[in-house]
Amino acid sequence: MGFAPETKRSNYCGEVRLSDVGREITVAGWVQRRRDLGSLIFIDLRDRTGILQLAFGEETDKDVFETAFSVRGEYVLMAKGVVRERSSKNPDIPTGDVEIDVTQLSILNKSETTPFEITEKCATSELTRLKYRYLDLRRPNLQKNIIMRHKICKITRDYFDENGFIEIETPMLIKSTPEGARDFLVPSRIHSGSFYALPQSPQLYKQLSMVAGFDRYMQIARCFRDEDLRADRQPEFTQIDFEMSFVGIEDVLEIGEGYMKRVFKESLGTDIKTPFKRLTFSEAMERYGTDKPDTRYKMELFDISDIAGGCGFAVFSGAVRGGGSVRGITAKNAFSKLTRKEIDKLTEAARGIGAKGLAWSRLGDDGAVTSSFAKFLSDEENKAILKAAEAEPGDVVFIVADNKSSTALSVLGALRQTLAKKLDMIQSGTFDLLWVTEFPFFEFDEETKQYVAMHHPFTSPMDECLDYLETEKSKVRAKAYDLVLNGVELSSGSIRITDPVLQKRVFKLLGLSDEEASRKFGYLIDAFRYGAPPHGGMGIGLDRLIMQLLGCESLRDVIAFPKVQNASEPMTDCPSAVDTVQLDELGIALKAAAEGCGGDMPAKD
RNA sequence: GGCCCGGUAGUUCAGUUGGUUAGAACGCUAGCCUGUCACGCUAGAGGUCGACGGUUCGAGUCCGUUCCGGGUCGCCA
Repeated sequence: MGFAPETKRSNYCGEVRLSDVGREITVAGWVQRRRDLGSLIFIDLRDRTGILQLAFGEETDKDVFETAFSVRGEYVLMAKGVVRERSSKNPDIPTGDVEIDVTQLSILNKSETTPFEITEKCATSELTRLKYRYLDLRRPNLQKNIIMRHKICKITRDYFDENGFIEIETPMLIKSTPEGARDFLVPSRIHSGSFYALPQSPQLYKQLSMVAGFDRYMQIARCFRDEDLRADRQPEFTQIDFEMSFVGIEDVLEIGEGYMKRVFKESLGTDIKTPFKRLTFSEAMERYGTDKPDTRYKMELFDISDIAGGCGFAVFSGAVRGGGSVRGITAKNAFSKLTRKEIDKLTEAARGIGAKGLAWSRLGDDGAVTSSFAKFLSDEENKAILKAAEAEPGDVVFIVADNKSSTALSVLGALRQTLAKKLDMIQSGTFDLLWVTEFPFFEFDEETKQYVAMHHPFTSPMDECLDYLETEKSKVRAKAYDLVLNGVELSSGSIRITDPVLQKRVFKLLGLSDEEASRKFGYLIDAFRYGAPPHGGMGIGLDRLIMQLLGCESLRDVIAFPKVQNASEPMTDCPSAVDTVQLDELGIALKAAAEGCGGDMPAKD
């Protein structure tokens, strides 16, 4: 009754159709469900393509029937039989017209009862699912996501190949250069006391590939950053990384747009319009309060500094006098949804991200105004503010004043997103792509009171800014651009510096001494001395792209084996302590050893 | 490191003002059932209420500490 070991599967479960009726087929898969009706048994057999019903009845061989009787959920089966049309069909599944009348059945492996049911909608906590990720991945929706990921990688390679790009693998073990994000370090045994780092991006290697003359490089590159996680941030992630020689910004954006167009078309069948919208960084900040605005909905910020500057309300006028500004946002038709209690919550949230407060005005449908600030202002001033806010009955207006315009803007930017969600303003299933350009070159770091590179130190300043690199740092803009999709930063890129003199000058401005610069990046400056072609490129976050394409809430849904928020992996329980033998070999001694304190370590888990 | 939310059968959850033996659904086990497809019916098993400490005659419930998970701010050149 069992199958000979060399028996081959003839069909995937999910692909059997009415046209196969009468054929003898062999399928293999997992038991989704067994329905025992006494002298009739049905088994739903699942593989990655779908589900096929196996039928067992009175005419079935007695041993086969008994095997079917003993089968349980998630058993691994191989079944052979003749495809027949069902007497009662199931319109809900693609194979619902057919079933196989099983003549041969093998239990290839048994399964214990799984910790959760393997079903499309799964309400089980993510921790449990991740602990048994191999079971979680059996669920059709995760299978779909991972298969989509595969398809997008295929589309990516096809697109870049057709456009003359060459895929080059850059090293995983590289020199640590801890500007920016923290590196994951890898100790070297051969060079005891020395460390490699895992790449945060293939940045310098791809630039060196340009110097090497490859002209167009691409890589689906794994990157690592030892920073705290978010729903859209994992410590290891994948970038579609590319770089081109003899190009300017427009050329890079064109390739990027072509790529996005292709991906949307081939993965979802969606046509997206090119060229994409563009905003400069400062426009984006002024109008949306963020450098990655979600432009699927309007609700732009407004500026009432001119009205508020001279008013009698010290909170407003003080902010303007202090060099900042007074900005606002209007939530249309939000009167009934934004109660005082809701507004208090929003105020708390605004304080949490740096606002000193949140001023508001609620306009009732009858035009009656309740406001947290109106009493401090003259009628004219109040009217002027509502006019600037374009507020009408039923709206709610929010205002933030701060000595720093950037704070007022970013608080309102965050509020804008919160309001859009709360007021259900975002149309799902739409894709809004936009370039944000002309990023500032420098960013002032409040902690160290120093200017640091906003993008990275290899980004070229805009040509017209070269004259005041040293003198007016806050005004220097970079040849840097981001691609934003529905309010998510999808990718980031720039035209690079290729002049060794300018590169040294920039290092100096960023506080790197010549000696330091040459110790860390000497090989790059050296390379530039031997004929570096002008070049630029970008890196597109593959995980985030897939997440957006599939409408997933978390990156974990598009990564086969992701990490949880504390950067560990529940299934393998890594990271974990290692043997002292291993440490000795690496010449590493642990500080304040938890080991050796007498075997009363709390059991993990 | 800060803030917010959560932790009760295998799973998802309910559990009133602190009060007798902690419930439901699904899953699981067994039996019955000839067309099911979330099969149906009957019966059954299954709990360190995250952990520790405190208040109390009495704690799943109140308090403190802590662990774990999620989100977020800082951080992410």
